[in-house]
Amino acid sequence: MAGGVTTAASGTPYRVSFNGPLDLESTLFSGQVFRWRHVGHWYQGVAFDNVIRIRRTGGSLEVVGCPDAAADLWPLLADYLSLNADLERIYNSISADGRIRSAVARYGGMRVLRQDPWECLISFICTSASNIPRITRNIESICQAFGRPISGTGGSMHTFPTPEALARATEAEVRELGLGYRAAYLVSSARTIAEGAVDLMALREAPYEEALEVLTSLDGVGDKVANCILLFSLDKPEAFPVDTHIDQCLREWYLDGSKLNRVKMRTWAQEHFGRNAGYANHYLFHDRRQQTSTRLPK
DNA sequence: AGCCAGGCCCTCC
DNA sequence: GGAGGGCCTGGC
Repeated sequence: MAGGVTTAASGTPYRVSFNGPLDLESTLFSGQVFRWRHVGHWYQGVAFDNVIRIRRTGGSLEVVGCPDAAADLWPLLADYLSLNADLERIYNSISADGRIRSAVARYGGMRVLRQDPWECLISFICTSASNIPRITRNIESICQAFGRPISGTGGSMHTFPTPEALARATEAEVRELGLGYRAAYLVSSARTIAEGAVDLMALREAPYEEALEVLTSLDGVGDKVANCILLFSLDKPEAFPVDTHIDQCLREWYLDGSKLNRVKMRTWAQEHFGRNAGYANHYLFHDRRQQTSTRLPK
């Protein structure tokens, strides 16, 4: 379990000066990634085959890695966190919309991550008709079963599995982890990637429409999941995933209750919000979820 | 107890 | 071509 590891990532922190807008809490806990936890005063996650801890102190970020040196991990992490994205410019491009302006005011500094597309693909196949606690459990189970133990963690933490490792799994094995009907999709898509029939990294250079078409050819990947992968890992800021929350937002606030199907809602929103529609989407999504979870406490 | 959740896929209109 | 039901599982 994430919280029990005291030996991992506990060396001297690497400190780097950073004064830009960055809300780690919203960024790491807004449903775009599922492997980060609160551990003491740190955020701890698994990325780049390492356990990583990060926190903000004054005008700097502190990073600890395990097993690799934080100084070596830092460039990867800065890229992952999209620290070079110009948030002010992005906000300007979507803030003609009042709903977006108020969400940006609440969660300024929340960034859309630039994740590994393979991990993103598998993670979002898991999200279908599920919920965050279950998704988080499912992904940890997959890592434990098919990933590699990370040295220095006493075997408690595991890397995200490679495409080859997951391609070797059977549907039954994945089902036993509690993935339900998603198991077949996971194995099938892993095999497609492991065979090299689809090159996910290459989709970073491809136009949005083309990348969308390739992704939706994978088992278990429809328009919504594909748009998540495009937004969170493939450099497509115009991607706009329409899930039930966004569906409700749009109908309630923008479409006056009229019912379009989800793909039509997406294209409408991409037109409405423009080239950074994905950022608008993520702020709407996070705002909506925060509102409903605080209004209906468990 | 039954419905629905951060959907996808297939069938039938 | 589009709406509707089925699918694993868990939580309320």
